[in-house]
Amino acid sequence: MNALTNTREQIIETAHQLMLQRGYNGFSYKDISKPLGVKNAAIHYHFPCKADLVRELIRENHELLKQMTGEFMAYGGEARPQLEGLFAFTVQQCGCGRPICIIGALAVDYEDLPEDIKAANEAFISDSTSWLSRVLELGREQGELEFNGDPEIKAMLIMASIQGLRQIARFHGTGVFAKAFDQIRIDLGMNT
Amino acid sequence: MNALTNTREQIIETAHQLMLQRGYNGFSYKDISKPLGVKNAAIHYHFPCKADLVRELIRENHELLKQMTGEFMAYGGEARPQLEGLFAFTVQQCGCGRPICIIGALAVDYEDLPEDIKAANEAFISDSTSWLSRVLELGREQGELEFNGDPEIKAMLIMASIQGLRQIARFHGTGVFAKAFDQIRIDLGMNT
DNA sequence: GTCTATACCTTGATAGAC
DNA sequence: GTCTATCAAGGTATAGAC
Repeated sequence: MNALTNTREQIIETAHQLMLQRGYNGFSYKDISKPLGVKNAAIHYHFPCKADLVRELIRENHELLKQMTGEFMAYGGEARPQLEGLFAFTVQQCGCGRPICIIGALAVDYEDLPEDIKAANEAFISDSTSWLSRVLELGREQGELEFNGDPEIKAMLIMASIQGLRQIARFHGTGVFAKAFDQIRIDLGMNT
Repeated sequence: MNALTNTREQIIETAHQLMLQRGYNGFSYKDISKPLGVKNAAIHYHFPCKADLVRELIRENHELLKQMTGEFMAYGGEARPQLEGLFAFTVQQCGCGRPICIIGALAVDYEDLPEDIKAANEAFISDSTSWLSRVLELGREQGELEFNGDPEIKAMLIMASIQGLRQIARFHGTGVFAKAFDQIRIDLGMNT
């Protein structure tokens, strides 16, 4: 990795952070360039317009998800460690300056988004829900988890609750995570 | 209600709509004044700065909640109709141009908010969660609902999931509500 | 209470030198 | 690849006439 690619990486990293802290409309090119010690125009060289930059963020976020969920087999096909991984991931993200999730961030700025970014986020939601759905289904089959209803819907509901939790945590503190995750464990019969 | 108060009401109504569609940073005074057929300065007369306006929105939203939850006794102390009311309220809000809830909208713009607005939103979260907590607790006592764990935490989790759902609905359509609410009913043993 | 006019700032984006 | 310089557009907010 040479100096050139390094700047590009740094731009993405900084923008990612800003995006999950302030939303699409809440940060500017200056917010990125200043901490990096470069000028406005340098960002435009790498990403001509803001949508190009955000497109890249979603792609990176999606990669992170694939990488995370791809480790499924490493747990020997068990469902519970996968769920614990999701909980840990959430806390870790909030702890490293990414308080809200990208779905929530983009939902607020929905009307300003180009169509392809909407589509990319839609795919991100579908993929993460599908993954959790498979975990839930397998867990129920294997007797690790207990719940009624369609795994797909249950998965969406859990994903939605975690997304909402991250936003509530901003106002009520990150202490809500431990309590809420305990409740999810109870709801899924994981405390037995 | 004379013409003067009417303009003020209209400003609040329009801003409320815009706020729940585009977030704190996503709308301007011009977005409010144009559809109302007045000028920029007219808004500033009623609300000197943007924070004053948003303060009023939260107050109004909070009133709406109190009014809604205050009808508890009208249902004869039954829990299930209260929950159905919450579901119906969510769908109704999304149907009348308020896709995201105010908690989610403000969570994204958190860093731009004055302290008193943060506090007001915090109180709004607490009040709505407390109300749902009482409904859940009573419902369990009366045998209407079935769930394990602390009603307060369970309430927060349900509130979080509805908040997240409204954001997911923006990308995946409002069809998610019916499915998700059915799942909540299943989780609470309301389908028996 | 609403208007016109305007001050002042930040934004995303571009052109051209180095 | 990064810089300086600059742009047009749009933002919040204020002053003063009506």
